[in-house]
Amino acid sequence: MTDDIDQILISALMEDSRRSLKALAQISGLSSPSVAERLRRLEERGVLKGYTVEIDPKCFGYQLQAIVRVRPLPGQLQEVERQIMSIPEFTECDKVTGEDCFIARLHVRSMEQLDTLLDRLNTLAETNTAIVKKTPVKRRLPPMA
Amino acid sequence: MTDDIDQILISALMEDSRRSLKALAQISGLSSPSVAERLRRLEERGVLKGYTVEIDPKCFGYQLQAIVRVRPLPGQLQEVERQIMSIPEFTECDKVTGEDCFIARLHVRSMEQLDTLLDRLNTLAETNTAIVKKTPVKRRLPPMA
DNA sequence: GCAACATGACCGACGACATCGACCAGATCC
DNA sequence: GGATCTGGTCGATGTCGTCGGTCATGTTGC
Repeated sequence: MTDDIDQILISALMEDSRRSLKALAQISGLSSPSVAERLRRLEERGVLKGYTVEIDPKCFGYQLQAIVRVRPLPGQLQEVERQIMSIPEFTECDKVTGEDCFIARLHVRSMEQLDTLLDRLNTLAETNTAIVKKTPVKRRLPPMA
Repeated sequence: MTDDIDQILISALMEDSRRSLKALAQISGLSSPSVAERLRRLEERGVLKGYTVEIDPKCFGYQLQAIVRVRPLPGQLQEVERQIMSIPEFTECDKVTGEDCFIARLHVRSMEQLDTLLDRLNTLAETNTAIVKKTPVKRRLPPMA
């Protein structure tokens, strides 16, 4: 289904998604029409879900990053989810098993802003916040083999 | 420093980082050499850190996704960090303030694999695992304005 | 107040690239 | 064993990126 060449292409695009078809052709040992066709099929099958950029949030003043565990008060689960989705500083949120219903990532410019945003949630949920000090593993892919 | 046009370019590339310079030129109302120059400067300044792809881990058999909080046993902090970095199924890891030293994301193909991987850590740390049921907020950018 | 410079844009020409159609080789299936 | 499907190459054509030259604008210093 996805063979070695597809994985080479995916890895190459992970490193730099703006590589030309020609460059990808050289890396994979195929011709560029073949590469184009393979990418088309990877997209079609939903393996390749999109091409995007990595941005440094610090450049927009987001000095702080926090991971917030959120435990909604009884009956507030839906509303908490809506709130999190509607606050754009929440840049990631998973609904998980266990006592904490949500685990979310929050980017803020200051402690004051962190406080303000969490206050909005604290009427609906208990929260537990951990400030990110360092990121030992940056987003990467699990092994494809 | 980063003006409206830069933000238009960044947003356009967030949606699809393979857009041609010409397409970006049309979107932003500039000429393509100008766009090329702006991208060059955004990269140079570290705002634009890279161009990458979104892959669906399910397509490689990763049916389960977990968020693991890790509290190293006394004296094992360094070793725990090394372990996490060296296990490729950990696709993200932050070192944070608070009792849990690390919060990591883990992609696995099965419960057995989850168990195996966590056992490796449990000689060095206490862990607390939450299975991801849903992702209400997919990775996005905080407001740039 | 103005000359000199820096910045950031445009245009046009040229070379590189993507795309399309035609064709081919190997596996699969009656 | 021939029809068909799949996934590849090649070469022509048109589109795109890049580079040098130019210009407008805003800033600095005398």
